[in-house]
Order: sequence, then structure tokens, then C-alpha cells
Amino acid sequence: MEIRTRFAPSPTGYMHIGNLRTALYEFLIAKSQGGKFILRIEDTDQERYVEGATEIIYNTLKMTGLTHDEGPDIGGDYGPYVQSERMGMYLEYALQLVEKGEAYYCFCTKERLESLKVSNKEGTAFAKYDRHCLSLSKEEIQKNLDAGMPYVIRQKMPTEGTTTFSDVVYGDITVENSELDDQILIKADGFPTYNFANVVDDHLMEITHVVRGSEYLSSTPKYNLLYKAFGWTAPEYVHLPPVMRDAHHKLSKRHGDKSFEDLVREGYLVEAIVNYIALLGWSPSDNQEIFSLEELKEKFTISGLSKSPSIFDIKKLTWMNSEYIKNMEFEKYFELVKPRLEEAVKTKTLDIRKIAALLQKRLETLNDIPRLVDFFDTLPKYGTELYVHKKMKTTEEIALTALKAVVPVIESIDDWNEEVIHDKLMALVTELGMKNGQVLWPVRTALSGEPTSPGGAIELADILGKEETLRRIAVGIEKLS
RNA sequence: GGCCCGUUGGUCAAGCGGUCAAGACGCGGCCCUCUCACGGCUGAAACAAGGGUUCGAUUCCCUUACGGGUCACCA
Repeated sequence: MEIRTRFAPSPTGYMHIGNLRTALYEFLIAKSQGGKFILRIEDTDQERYVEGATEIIYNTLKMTGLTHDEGPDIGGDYGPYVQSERMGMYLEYALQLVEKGEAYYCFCTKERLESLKVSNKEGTAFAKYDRHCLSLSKEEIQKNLDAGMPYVIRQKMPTEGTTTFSDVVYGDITVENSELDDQILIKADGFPTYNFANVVDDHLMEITHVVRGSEYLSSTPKYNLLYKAFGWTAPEYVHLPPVMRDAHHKLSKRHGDKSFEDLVREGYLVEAIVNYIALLGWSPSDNQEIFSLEELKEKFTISGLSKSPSIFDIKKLTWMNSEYIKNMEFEKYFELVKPRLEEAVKTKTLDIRKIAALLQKRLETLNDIPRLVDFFDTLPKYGTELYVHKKMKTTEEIALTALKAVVPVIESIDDWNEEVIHDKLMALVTELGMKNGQVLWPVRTALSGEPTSPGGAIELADILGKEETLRRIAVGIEKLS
């Protein structure tokens, strides 16, 4: 049988990291076994409707490579794929259940339901429906219906025995049927509840693996009983532990946690984000950590999924991001950073290709760029203490001597390139009988005006050019004199 | 509160009765080196607690603790 999974997000206006991970796993479960990955938009919560939100979903799936095989935008044989367009069909299914004696009409008012609630010491109220309307006769029901009384349709749960279902991640879970409430299937407004719509949709779309957050674990017995009531085959359940911000809280956009697009905006690569979240709750059979989406499709197995929550660690993501940047083929990397460099480097005569090369091994995120290249445009104000470096064995005096000696050497260079600069400066070092660092550190400092810089004296000189190099060295000499 | 689930270093995690309890991030040290970064080497750091079962428990069972989830005419 062909595996079919679905991603069923609500259009909220952004892609939550936890949702993206769910989508990833759904995609991988299907794709690792040659199955189909379906997109279904659950837009029935009108209160939360956000303009353009579905575009964000399409766009994210496209960016991440989680391409769906069926969905609202591309169609398929199991449509419609937008839940609001499916609204007409649910009542009919609920009525089938009423017919079979698996569900029943309920005319209870909200007030009556409210009166059923029992509060405990903490003040929290709990209620289980008392089945007041279960005993209504056909005539009474018809009379109420004719009178236009508002009603809901409830699922009739078994009162004895237990229900067991097997979750692929959590194993067998058993609950007492007496714990189960007669949940509402159709609301008074005629629309289905989420739980009911889900079961019907998943069945009609022939979803074989229902993948969702572990918060649904406790309602799954009810789902299973619904399938059973219909006489349908229940899907495989794959419940996923949550992605946490810390030990106590789930990641949530509302509490300031970053969404997928926030991370992209902050200079994280899409591939790195996908790779990182794949490992948040799943691990391969070996120790591999860097995976392309293609490799994930090959290596993913449901058995590698974990049961306990994982805390989102931005530091590890950042490391992984830098790995992706470092290992990128240079031309591809250059295309990626070019726009940001063009914006960050104001001096247009500078070779941003060379600057990019210097940065490739030093970037953690793309947003590091401006901070790292700032000094190329303008020499920062700095104090002469920067010239003193213990390990380089420099003092202000040595630095001054070195810089003065460097000037004529630099002036003598006509063919300005890294190799020539290197050879001339090294020759000077030998001539002066100094340590490399005693000459090069002062030059690097004079050129950057920073305690650290991406690249050493020679690389910086090459990029800055002869004229600017001499100018900055002169500034250094002046400061030190 | 009832029910369900979870618990290996700070974090991600391997483990599926016998291991010196992997690996990665982060942190410390050393090396490389014209700074930083990269790279290489290296160090500190964990089985929530108590009972069983067993020749032997991180691994199986029970209890406790602590976390989380769920008990809507919300999704």
C-alpha cells in the first residue's frame, strides 16, 4: 500500500518551527518509502484568519524543498484540499453514525452543561456529559427538531472495557472507556468539530500515517473509536514530542520565539534550518549530522524518532549554519553573500570577491557580514594599546619602528598583489631581524583599527590597496609618535 | 484533581541485560598561526530516587519525585 501523509497547517501568517518539523517528518515518512505528501489547509478558524497566510505556507514548502504531491494549489484526486470548502459533507457522515446508533442528538443548553461541571480545590472545572439526551425517544427528537431547537451530535462512547491503540512512537496506549466523554461531532452551527473533521478528512484522503503533536495522544482513543464506528480502518499514528524553548515551555511565536522566516531573515540558511530541526527529535542509526534533504529521504526511519521533548538550541543551529557556509562551493557562496556585501561595503573600489573569500570560514550567520567588514570603509577610532600584543611580542615602540620601516617597502611595490606584498614584507622581517608578528601585527592593527579582523596584514593590505594601506599606516605612525 | 506520556552530561542524543555509558553543540586547555576564524589534539561534564527481577541492570517490573499533555459547541 502506498504511504500517504498530510501536513495540515492553519494559515496563521508565519511558519512555526514545530510545525515545520512536523511537516518535515511527514514528508520524510512518505518520501523515504516512496509515498505521497499531501497539503491540506485547515482554515476553519475564521477568527485567526490572516490575509496572505496560505502563500507563506506554499512558499515555505517550496523554499525548504518539502514539495507536496497534492494540495490546494496543485490539485489532486482527493480534493478539495482547503477545509472550508469541505464543510458541507460532515453532517451527512455524522448522521450515518446516528443511524448506526454510534452517535446521538443532544439538545442540552450550555447552561445545563455548565451546571454539570464539578470544581476541585484548585477551582478548575471538569465535566463529563451525563448522557441526558441519549435516552430521548425518536418522537421526542423529531419534535425538538421540528420545533427548531438547536442541537449538537455527540459520539456515543462505550462505557465499559478499554480501548487500546498502538502509536508508532509511543507504543501501545490503553485507556478505560469510562474515561471517555461523549464528544461533540457536529456543533450547533452545523459545522464539524476539529476532531470529527479530521477523522473524516483523513479517511477520505486515504491518509495512512497521521503524524501530529503528542498533545493529541489523549484524544486518539476517541479517534480510533470513530473509525471503528464508521467501520473504517484507522491509520498508523505517529505522535511527536514537542519542540521546547526551555524545560517548561513549548516554542511559541507569541512568546518571542523565532519562526522559520525570522531565522531566514537573521541569516540562517534554509538547508541548515531543515537539517537542524530534522535532528531535533530524530537521530540516524549512525553518527552523521550533516544531511541534505536527499540524504534525509534515504536515511530517515520512523524508529529513530524520540519520545521526549527537545529544547531548541540556537547555538547548535548557528554552528550548523556555519558548517553549511564553510562547505559551500565558493561561487555558490559568493552569489549568496554578494547582495549583502554590496550593501555593507560602501567603498565600491574594493574587491568584494576577495572580502567574501576572507569571510567564508568566519561567518556564523549571514547577518555577521556588516559587523565584520565595517572597517574596510572607514578606519575605526582606536587607541595605541591595540599595538601591544604579548604573544606577538610587540610594544608601542616596536610597533612604531615596524610601521616606519614598512612604509618605504610598501611604497616600492608597483605590482600590487598578495604574493608580492607577502614576499616584500617577509624580506623586511628578515632584514630587521624581528619576529613575523612584530612587523605584521602592527600592520594588521593599523589597517583594521580593530583588535581582531577577518584576515591578516597581507590580506588586508591587498584588499585595501596601496594608497589606502599607506594612509592607514601613516595614521598609525602618527598615533604612536 | 482523574487519565495519558515522558526523565542519559548545560543542550541535541546513541544505547535496546554484561560498554572504561558513543558522538555532536557549547565550555576549558594545547597545537597550528601575522589577530580572529578555520583545522588538529585534548579535558571537564550524565543514566531523577528507592525497591524488586536477575549471576548481572542505564536497559525489564513496581513505587515515589519532578516535568509535560489532556479533560471545550478551539483548532
